[in-house]
Amino acid sequence: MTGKKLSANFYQRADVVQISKDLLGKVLCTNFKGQPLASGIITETEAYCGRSDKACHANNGLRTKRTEVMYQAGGAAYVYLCYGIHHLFNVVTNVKDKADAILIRSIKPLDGADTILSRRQTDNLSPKVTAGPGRLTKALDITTNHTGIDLTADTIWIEDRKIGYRAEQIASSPRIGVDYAGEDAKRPWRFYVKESEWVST
DNA sequence: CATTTGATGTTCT
DNA sequence: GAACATCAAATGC
Repeated sequence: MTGKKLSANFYQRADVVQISKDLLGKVLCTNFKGQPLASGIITETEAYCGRSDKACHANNGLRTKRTEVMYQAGGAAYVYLCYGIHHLFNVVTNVKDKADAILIRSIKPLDGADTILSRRQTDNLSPKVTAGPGRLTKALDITTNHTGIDLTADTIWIEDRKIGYRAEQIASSPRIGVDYAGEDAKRPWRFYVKESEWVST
């Protein structure tokens, strides 16, 4: 039940692609004040690199109010509102002033499944509940209010419960929904668990 | 089944 | 004013 919380030096490594793969099989937990703990196994991620990736909001050193948090040292949360409706949860990685981030696209519910179901207004536990970046944030009640918070603190964090996947269970593909990024859209920086149904389509 | 479309709000031009 | 790291419901086979 208890896992080992990932520490800042996990997030502050330089290779965002490697960290994306390492996150598969880790457990994303939320413990908001007055609410039951909810968690899920990470089954799908995407890497974004701020220095040479047009798909990243902080591409080419672009520094705005929205992307500022990505320039923090690794271990912070970056929550972005997409299409006016969906909150997308990202993990900031690398050291200060290197704007890398990892989008968490999908999880498999672990603790607090009933809480997750009530937030999603359904009683049918299927991949539709938490598979997809906009869905998992709703399931865990993550909003843009949480952007910039410390993932080594006790509100939102990621822990290692030794679930880890083997290399041959992990597949990669181009990222989803970033066709506007030209050549960079083809980078195989989406990683997911092959055998799992808990991934977005 | 597959494909289309409307909802919705923040950011940047 | 356009674009956008999406989802779910509605339509057309």
